[in-house]
Amino acid sequence: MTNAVQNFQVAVDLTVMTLRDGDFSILLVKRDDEPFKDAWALPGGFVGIDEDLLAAAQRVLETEAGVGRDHVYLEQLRSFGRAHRDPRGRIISITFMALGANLPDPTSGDGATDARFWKVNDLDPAMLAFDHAHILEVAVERARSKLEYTTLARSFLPEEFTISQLRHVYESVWNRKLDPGNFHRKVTRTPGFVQELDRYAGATGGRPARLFTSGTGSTLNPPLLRSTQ
Amino acid sequence: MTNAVQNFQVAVDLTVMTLRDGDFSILLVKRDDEPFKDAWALPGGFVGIDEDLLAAAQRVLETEAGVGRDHVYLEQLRSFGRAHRDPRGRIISITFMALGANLPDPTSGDGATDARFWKVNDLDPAMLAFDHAHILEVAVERARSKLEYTTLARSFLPEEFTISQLRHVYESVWNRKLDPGNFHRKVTRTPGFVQELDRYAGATGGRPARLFTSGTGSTLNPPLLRSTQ
DNA sequence: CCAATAGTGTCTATGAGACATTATGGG
DNA sequence: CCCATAATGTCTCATAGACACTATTGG
Repeated sequence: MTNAVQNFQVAVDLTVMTLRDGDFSILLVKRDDEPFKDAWALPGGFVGIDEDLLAAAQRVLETEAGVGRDHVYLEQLRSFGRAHRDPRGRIISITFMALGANLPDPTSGDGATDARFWKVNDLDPAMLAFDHAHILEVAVERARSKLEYTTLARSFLPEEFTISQLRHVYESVWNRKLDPGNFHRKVTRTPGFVQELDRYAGATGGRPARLFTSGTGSTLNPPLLRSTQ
Repeated sequence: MTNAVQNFQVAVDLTVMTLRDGDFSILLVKRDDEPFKDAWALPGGFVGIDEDLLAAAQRVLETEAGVGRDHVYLEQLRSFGRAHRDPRGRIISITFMALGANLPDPTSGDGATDARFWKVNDLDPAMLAFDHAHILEVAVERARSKLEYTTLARSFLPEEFTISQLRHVYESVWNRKLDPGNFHRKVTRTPGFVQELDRYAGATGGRPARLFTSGTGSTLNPPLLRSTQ
């Protein structure tokens, strides 16, 4: 293979995930240019020639998604680079997963007439531009998997939260119900997951729930598995 | 961000892993050009403008590593794209992990005077060019982690193997000893992992070991965890 | 009081790990 | 016979899950 200039373009595409009204949701922007005009797409943008990949992802997060980089978890996924995935030319997409608590619908930024969160369960893959349905599938599976082995679920919640809220994160992302009692014991006894506070959440029609904050650990040992059923 | 031509170059870099003399090893090639002349690097090459990323990885696997694509597991890892990771210009590295059984030392291919497998435990990260030490670290952790939740360990072995050989894969990659009896029971009772044959391996100074072949499953349920100790 | 949610206790089944025991080959 | 390795058995402990029970608020 030659070392000649290849004229690749490099883009970052983001799967920005949050819980909206308690439902696992992802941010999509409506394209107002060809190709795929009026289809929905992941927010993305081209990488500057002197810009680190992570910096490009953070920039897109702020400008396209209207999300500040604080309190948002950002992690690189795979790259997608089929030769003809984009009719405009050879564009490599480096994808990232962003997770945040209660992210707002962005005020429609540049390059998109509309932008809003979609519930993952309501999404029709056919409405997505390019190979973004495939990217979305990879991202959702990564998120679901990481809840098993890491403390990542906390990224979906504010600084202080109740065990019920944490359980709702798992239930929404995994799309299954969990036993409240067993979940409470599991979470509070896994070292480094959550840290007990001396405050309580406002009443919700039952016994007030104690507030917790993040523990210091980043991995769950032992893990909290989906599949054991 | 502008849509102008960016003059990125896109490369694939491979972490080719195998067991050599029973030790977890990785293929490195000695560079005979600047930059990093005479340093060791991951085998890699530039992606053709009309070439899929996976096809580029397979091509590098054959030409640089001398490994046919049959019976080699190939999976994409992350991309590495710090702005100044390569002094020659803006080069994005899309990395892949390749696993195979008893891979041979390649006859030194194009662009490298020397190429050989190094035992992972013997490697000094400082001897690696570019950010390849970082890539290696990510790849090794991915391999170690995937042994926990998938049947990937079989990729390190030939078509037919004994349970002891499979255990040696885990012991080498994880760099720890496992109890032979417990491992045997765990592996043979996990559905889809291995399939019993009616043949036996040659004598090794003890009771002959039954031969097994791959089962049909790709994930381990329940997993075989490192950390439980 | 009841309803609702938070949190704990109890029982069972399962699996990991330590370790003993049996099986089967070669000096 | 002894030794080495293969394969199975046994025991203990930890955990998941089902489910009952207690705790604490509001109506």
